[in-house]
Amino acid sequence: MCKECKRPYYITTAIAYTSGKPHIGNTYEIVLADSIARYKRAQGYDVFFQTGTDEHGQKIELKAQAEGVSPKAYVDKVAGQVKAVWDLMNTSYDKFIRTTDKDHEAQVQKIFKKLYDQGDIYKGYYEGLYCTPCESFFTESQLTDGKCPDCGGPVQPAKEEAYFFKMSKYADRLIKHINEHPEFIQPVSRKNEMMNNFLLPGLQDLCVSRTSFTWGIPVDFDPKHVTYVWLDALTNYITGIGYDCGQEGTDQFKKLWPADLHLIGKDIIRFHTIYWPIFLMALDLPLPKQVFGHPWLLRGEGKMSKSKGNVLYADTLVDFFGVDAVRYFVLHEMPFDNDGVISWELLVERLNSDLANVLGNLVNRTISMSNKYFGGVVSNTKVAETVDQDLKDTVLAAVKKTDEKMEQLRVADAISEIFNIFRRSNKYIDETMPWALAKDEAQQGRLAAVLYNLVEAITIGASLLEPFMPETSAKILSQLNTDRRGLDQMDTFGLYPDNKKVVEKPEILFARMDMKEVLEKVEAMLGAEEEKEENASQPGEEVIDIEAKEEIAYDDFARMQFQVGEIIACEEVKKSKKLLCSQVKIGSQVRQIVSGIKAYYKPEEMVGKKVMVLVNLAPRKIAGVLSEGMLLCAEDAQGNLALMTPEKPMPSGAEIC
RNA sequence: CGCGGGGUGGAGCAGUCUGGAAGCUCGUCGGGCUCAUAACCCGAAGGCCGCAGGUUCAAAUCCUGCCCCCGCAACCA
Repeated sequence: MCKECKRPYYITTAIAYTSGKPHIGNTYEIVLADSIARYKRAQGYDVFFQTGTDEHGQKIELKAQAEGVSPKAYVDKVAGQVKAVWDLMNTSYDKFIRTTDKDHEAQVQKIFKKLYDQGDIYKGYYEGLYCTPCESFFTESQLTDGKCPDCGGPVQPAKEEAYFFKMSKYADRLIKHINEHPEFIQPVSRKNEMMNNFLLPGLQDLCVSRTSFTWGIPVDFDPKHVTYVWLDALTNYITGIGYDCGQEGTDQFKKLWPADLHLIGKDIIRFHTIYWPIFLMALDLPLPKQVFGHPWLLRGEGKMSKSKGNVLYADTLVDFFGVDAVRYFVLHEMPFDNDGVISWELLVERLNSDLANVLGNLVNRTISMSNKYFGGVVSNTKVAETVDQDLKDTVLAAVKKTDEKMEQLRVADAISEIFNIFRRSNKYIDETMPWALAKDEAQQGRLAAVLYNLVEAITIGASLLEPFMPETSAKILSQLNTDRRGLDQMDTFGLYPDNKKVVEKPEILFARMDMKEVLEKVEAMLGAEEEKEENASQPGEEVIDIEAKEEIAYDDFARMQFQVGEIIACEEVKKSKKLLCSQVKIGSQVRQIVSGIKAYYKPEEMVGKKVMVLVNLAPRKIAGVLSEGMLLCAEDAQGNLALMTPEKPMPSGAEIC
């Protein structure tokens, strides 16, 4: 094991986008990274663990605007929230980088300049055929019959100034690298996806600047452009450890780069296994050794709240279950390459069965017996019986298997291996029946040995558990009055010191929870939140202010033709979540109109309604269905819609003016 | 035909790459034990491994077609 001692190990998470408070899914990633970092430290690596926040972009500019604060003030707030959650989860990161850090910004500008100077970035035009209604650019090849592939309408050539990175230049080198390093992309199934979908068909040049917003790192030699997200965000992995573009960089950088592991969500694998390596090649830096795209933690079928989206936040869960239980849950429930499920029910189940029953109760009964039979003194009398061997074998095998699983980054499986120690120990108690031994004077030596074996097994198990549940590990070890066992001493069973005294009164590690009570509390909590939101948004008579549009002339208004229409038939648009397709009688003609109101009106209740229709709007295909007009609705702050109908009965076709 | 993921006993999952007696945790039922947090241990019931074809001596696993669920995107004129 010590061949690799003191070797550096640099691990990163993706930096969290500061558009809002991170939910439990985002939190999973940092906990996963933390468990790996802690395990590597236990193995003797000199670990550097970096995380942080990605703080630029149009979305943030808009969010800040909506809250009436500056982008900087906005990201300061959210970055604080992110950090607070990471700290709450007891994660042992060494560096928290923010893309608004001055030195990061300076480096990004230098990198941009260097790549530009050496010809990898060039100024061009985002050129293409522009479809005005769809607000999108298309290339020749994307068009269908020379028309917009989305709406089938005409497109015009248009251009917008932008900087591009020449991806294709490095593609062959990257393909070679990926083929020669099968461990580079994890899980392997992702490798083929990247190869077949992006690399082999040929890479498009990547647009790396924007002029449409300003909240970003300016391109210093052309300040109306800001650096677009990926060149800004991905480079955090090197700027955070002291990269200095054009220079040697700090000692820390020289020591840590290339990174050993980038831990990211499976949604951004493409950026980390294609664009990022190519940027690095362009900067003449070695590539990271491994990129692991972990799966997602999804909410189970949402039975807990009918009405609204039930996003779970780490701090809410911690309030209910405690930090280590939440860590245990997300780590355990997340398989290697499939998405995991999270729900209150599953959380309670895991807490009760694994943490309270198997682990907590084991520690509790072992310490109780030690006190009851020997005043807490644990002595190694070495009175062995054949049953002991299986316990020892299981424990030592678990140590090895845990190591193997961690080597493959199969954290959930590693935890299961550790829990096998605790399960086996419970069984051992039943096999040896200490309470029976206690009744026989002649068996005192044997009884002591049984308890010693238990304490030793728990010591190893608890030590092994530290990377995953640090607090619990420490609590158990302190109750056993011993230090954490080093990984390098786990090939031997029986190192717990002779005649040590365990704590007198065992502390309950995890209290069992009643499923019904928890669910009731959750209901109450959700109910309270909803009420709060309703109160906040509806103080008595609600009013809404919307952004003012520019003043128009009467002529502009007069160009629009509104009429009363009667809905004579209505059906859902297949393959669409939001659309209803109505046949609307306007005067003597019937028009087909598609509207995004499925969530608010059922097709059958639409029929017969007299509604306000904008009739001279150009027809357009929506979701493949032709729409010849627009039904007008009022919209409240929550996006609820209400159709406009005449206040007194009016005939179909009546003009609205 | 937008992209992606999935359908394995009541629940959550492994197994699928590299075919070879269907496994884990929880729940249920029965039994045991009493040191312990009504915990622990043993045993049992319960599955045409989404459907239909095909390849094979042999298919949850490979091939073809289909159905259903979920996430993202799109669409809310």
